[in-house]
Amino acid sequence: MSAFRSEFLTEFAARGHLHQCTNADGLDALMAKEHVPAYIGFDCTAASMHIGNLTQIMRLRILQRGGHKPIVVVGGGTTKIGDPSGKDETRQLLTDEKIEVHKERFKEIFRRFLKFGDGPSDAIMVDNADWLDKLPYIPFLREIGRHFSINRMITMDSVKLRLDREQPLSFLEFNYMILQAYDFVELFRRHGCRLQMGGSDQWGNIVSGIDLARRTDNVELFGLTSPLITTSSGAKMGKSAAGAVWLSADMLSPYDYWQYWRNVEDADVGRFMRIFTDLPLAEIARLESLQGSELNESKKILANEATALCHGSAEAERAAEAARQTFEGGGVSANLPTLEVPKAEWRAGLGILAAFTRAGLTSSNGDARRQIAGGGLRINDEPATDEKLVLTGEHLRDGAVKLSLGRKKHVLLRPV
RNA sequence: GGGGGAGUGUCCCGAGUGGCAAAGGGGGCGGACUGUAAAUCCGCUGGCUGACGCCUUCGUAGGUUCGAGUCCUACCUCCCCCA
Repeated sequence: MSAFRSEFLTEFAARGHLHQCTNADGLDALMAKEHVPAYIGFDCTAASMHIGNLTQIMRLRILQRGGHKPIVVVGGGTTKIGDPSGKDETRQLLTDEKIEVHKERFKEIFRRFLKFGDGPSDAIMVDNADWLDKLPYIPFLREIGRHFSINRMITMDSVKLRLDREQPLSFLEFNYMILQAYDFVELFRRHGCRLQMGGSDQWGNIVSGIDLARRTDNVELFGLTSPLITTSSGAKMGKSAAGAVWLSADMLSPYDYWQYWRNVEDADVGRFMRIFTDLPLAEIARLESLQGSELNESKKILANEATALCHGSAEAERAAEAARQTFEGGGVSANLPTLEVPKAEWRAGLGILAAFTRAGLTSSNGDARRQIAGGGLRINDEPATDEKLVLTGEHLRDGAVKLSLGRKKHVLLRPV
């Protein structure tokens, strides 16, 4: 299992993406001899993708580097159903309008990470709404539904989990597996897609597609899953102070994105570099072997690389510079996230409670009060002690006030 | 269709049966210690207020009561058993 012949599987495994494969030897042989179209599906459940989805995108990048064709499937159709895999509860149903908006935002993100076009290893993007939305019910049941055994379906983890926990599973959700299976077959027919990848929670759905294809089209398709990425301390990845680690700059600034990577645990540096950057494996091995505080340099490289991939090298550079000035220079960087307040409002007198809350550092005036009591707020690096303080011109440094929550979170408040 | 059970601080789990802004966890945030790490210890974790205090919260809507998460009625959602 360890020695693969195909460039793709070799790198895929070396970077820690390999969890299960339906037929590793068969897939390896196939990928060593031809360009294989392969897909990953993404449901449009949120207004942006986060680094959990990024793991999937990185897998498509490896695929593309290996000379194969990535097929990005946006789930315009399946999002209307809601995948029960790995979830305790039914997700709230999204409106069609929202799904459309999310879809467009997803497309924009994919274009940053993958090269699209008509070439043999250029990525393509398709929407499963194109074939799912207009499926006629009875013919679909007769052609596809008859291949699915309820007996088998209720043993699948995605279904079993719900049943075992006595959580509701609607018929709508129950159908998700069937539709995803059908997607795979449809992608094979339309684009010659032979491989579906996904997280380990997708195993059942993927295998269902492979079974279906064997029955309907008498063809062997392949499935490849990846481990769920967690931090060393066991937490699911992707949570930051502000919530999920989003890939869209309007939901998480490049500065904060950079900071997320800069702050990973020591034990995660190498593993994350392999997954979330394109750095050569030998280089990563060297960087993760650094001891003690020297590892901080590796974390900066991780942050630079990951941010450059997502937001471009210019933004990564700005974020790195802002961090350097803020944490190492003891100064104020103009590149910190900035909140502009109208001059009129500024002159009317802005209390610090309101200022911190406006800046998003505290959630309410009460929260700001509690943080002051706990010594967590600073103004221009001076601890804030008086909650009645009103900001004035004398607080301005180069036209802005630096507000800080804790050691790490800073916002510049700038009257304009 | 019949019977039984459940919905609690909108991050999660979960105690609570007439006096509750509501126990306890987890998570999160802050402080100390560090290396913007981990581990550990401490504090905070409904809104407004300088403060006394006021307001809003226990599935929804009514009712009983000086007073209801707690009792009553109807409704909604879900689970289990029977059909």
